[in-house]
Amino acid sequence: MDRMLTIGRLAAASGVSVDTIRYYERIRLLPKAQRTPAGYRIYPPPVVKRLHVIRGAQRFGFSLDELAAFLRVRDAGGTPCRDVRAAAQRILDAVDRQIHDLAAARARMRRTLHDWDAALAATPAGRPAHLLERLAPPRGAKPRAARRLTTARR
Amino acid sequence: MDRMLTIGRLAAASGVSVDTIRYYERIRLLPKAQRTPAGYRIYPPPVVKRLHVIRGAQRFGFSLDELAAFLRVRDAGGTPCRDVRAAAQRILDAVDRQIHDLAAARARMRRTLHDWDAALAATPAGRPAHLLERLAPPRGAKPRAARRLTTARR
DNA sequence: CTAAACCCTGGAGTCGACTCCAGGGTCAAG
DNA sequence: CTTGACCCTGGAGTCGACTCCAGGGTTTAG
Repeated sequence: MDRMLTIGRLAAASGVSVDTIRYYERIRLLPKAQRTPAGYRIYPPPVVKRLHVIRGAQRFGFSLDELAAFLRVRDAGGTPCRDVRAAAQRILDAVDRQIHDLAAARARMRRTLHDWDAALAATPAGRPAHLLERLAPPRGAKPRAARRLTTARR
Repeated sequence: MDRMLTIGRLAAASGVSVDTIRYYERIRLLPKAQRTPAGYRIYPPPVVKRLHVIRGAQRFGFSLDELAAFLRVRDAGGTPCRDVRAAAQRILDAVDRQIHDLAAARARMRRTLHDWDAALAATPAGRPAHLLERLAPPRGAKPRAARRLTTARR
């Protein structure tokens, strides 16, 4: 009658893994699920939407922590919209800074590669070109050119 | 006479913490240090240069793992220059992809904020605006707008 | 009835680059 | 000689978002 979903069906319907759903419950991003007499979690269909909201927010850049906070406020009847808006602005600002830093890093890297290619052309095969020594010294700010920002989904 | 450095002095001279230097030795990024009779590590001054090279390479985007591999080849008399150059190219390509992804994410975010502001303006205070539901659904690729790329040095 | 497919818990492991700790020994200044 | 600053080891903890496991119990299709 009431077509509640088992965790496996919820996972299939939402594209979020079973383990992840249980994890979300542990960190209180999802409220405690109802249980069957046997102890199985069961969910009303609207939870699929909630998971989509979570995925969308995560994609935007919200951490699960802040998201959990917002959703709990909402579950308690609050309207955290203004805080959500402010948090989003902070995320956008951070992204702007990152783009800026990355662009600067990229420019440095291209200069370095140019320099290296000249050094390699002038170095006979089998001779050390000491490329690593030609890197800019670590003075001033350290804008680490972090890799794997876009975390590969395997 | 031989003005070898204790680990503390090396740390001060290089700007790398004592713990980090020991860590670098553990992961074989630095060769095993000489020891005094009491078991203290002592380093010849050129190690300061090596640490600068490491920091520079890290700043460029090399992982400690690949760096350790290159430096060990070099310590063994090899000339990994070509591999270093290839690795650097991969890093540059990754940065290009990141910039591209971030720019796209930023554009989406700005559109979203616009949309939200309209929704907020149309929502009386204390009423839910359901901003999170207005996020783009998680269809297609997932270019996670990761924060804190430029890792804060605290 | 049986086997496969599902579900449960609590806890550990993963990635990278550190950082911090306890519980010791050693060295230099006064 | 004492005090404080230094050094040692091995191991655990940190961050975020999962993922995987063992060792159970339950449900469902045939």
